Amino acid sequence: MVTTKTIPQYRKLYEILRKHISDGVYKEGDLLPSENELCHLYGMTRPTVRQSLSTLANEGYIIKHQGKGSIIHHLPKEIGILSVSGTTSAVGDRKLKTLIIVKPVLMQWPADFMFSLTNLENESGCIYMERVRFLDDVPIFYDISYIANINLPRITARQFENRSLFQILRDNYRIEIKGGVQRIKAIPATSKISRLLHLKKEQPVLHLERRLETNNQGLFLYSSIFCNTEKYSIFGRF
Amino acid sequence: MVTTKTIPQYRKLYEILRKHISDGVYKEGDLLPSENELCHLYGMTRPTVRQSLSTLANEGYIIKHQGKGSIIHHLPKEIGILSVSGTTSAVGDRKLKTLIIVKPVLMQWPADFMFSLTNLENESGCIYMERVRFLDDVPIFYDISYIANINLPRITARQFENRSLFQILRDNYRIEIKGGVQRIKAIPATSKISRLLHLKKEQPVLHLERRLETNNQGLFLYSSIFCNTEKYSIFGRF
DNA sequence: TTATTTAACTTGTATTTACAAGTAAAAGTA
DNA sequence: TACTTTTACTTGTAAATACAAGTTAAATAA
Repeated sequence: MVTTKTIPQYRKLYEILRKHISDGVYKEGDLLPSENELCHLYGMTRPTVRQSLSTLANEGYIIKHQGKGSIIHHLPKEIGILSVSGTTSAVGDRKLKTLIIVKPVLMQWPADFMFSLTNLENESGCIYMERVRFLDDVPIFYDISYIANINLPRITARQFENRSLFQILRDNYRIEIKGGVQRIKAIPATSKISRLLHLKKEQPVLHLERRLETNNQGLFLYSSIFCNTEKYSIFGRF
Repeated sequence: MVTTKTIPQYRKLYEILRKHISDGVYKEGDLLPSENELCHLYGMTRPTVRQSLSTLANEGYIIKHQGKGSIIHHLPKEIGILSVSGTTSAVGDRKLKTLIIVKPVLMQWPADFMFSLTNLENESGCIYMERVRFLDDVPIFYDISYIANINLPRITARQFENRSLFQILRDNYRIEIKGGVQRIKAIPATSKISRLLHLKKEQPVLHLERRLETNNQGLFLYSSIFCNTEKYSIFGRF
């Protein structure tokens, strides 16, 4: 059966406005049309419009001011210390390149995986990939990603170069990141890491282990990220 | 003039329920009374009750399930990678001790401060303190905190041992953390850090620089935190 | 007994209405 | 001109109402 659940009105308006903000139709500092104007524009009542705006405000896209209006904020939505939109938006406008070390491949989960897995995840196997990300031609991130192979047809065939994993999941599978957990450590670089990130051995690197929750119940993304923080800091809002 | 702004009903209910959750009146996994029950209990209508629950859900205190109810989540509310309630709740039930290295003292801001300051902050000076936190008698965190000296009477006289800075600000000054920004790095331990955290020199430590926003407009907390992540990871929800 | 249906819950979505409170600019007044 | 007041916006709070949709357990039928 196709899941053609009717999308609620407030959700539709939310999507429209968020897209407009992301696309730059409204720019940072601009005032959104007033609630009453939005009511007329989209044929909804104010509580419905307010529900859309409330979601946008919670996610940091707008800031509401009583008596004034809703002001566009548009920080690329960040979760924890890296952006939801992927590393890309965490580092701003700097020139970012991605090098695939291991192309997406379907395999068994590692025996000593960093997070505990459900039965469904274990049975499904995982899609594995390794990437190195460059900022201004300097290797900064070494990402190892694991995704449970649940309802992701043809994902290993997709083009991952210079495109955010999150973006692919969102555009092709309607999967969105809702939150997650992470563990952070400072560790000495192993020989593999120092080779990939052009570091001296034993030099401190940041190590993140993350489990990201999606809007698909039971589907999680896992990643192990090593960062060279010598020149750059990891920056994030929370 | 005293600001005796009337507190909205939905806010009152939110405060009540949050306190109940924090105090353990409702335990993790419990069902909150249904929306209709809350209406009767507190003499409000459902939209008002729903506004309270919506806030609680946004902050992660409860998870709502259509047809089922609202389930208590109660993760000690974490912001970024450390808990809002202070380091204490980030590390769970482990035995935590705090050693004051430099007692709270009013001074000028450092010349090369890690964040840019407003004029008001610069003129007010800052309250400075240094602490080392122990887990199971092992020194793990070395915290350097800065607070702008704005409307914080007698704060340097307060007892900070084994009590969260956040808790003191909340209980005594009604200041709550709303969010913030942080920069994270992995750095080699300096001699001071290695001495305080009982590490070898050059050993990797986690360095966090954070600017926390409060409900008092214009008042921010700043901290520079060094973590020994050899035995422990910094864990957080987001 | 077992499986299905029904009923009684739960939260989700949406409308309508009303007034409070903050903001900013226009209008009026010294 | 400079200041104050008014007015017309804005968002905030709140009630009353209705039905949709998901969940669970009791009632019913095989």
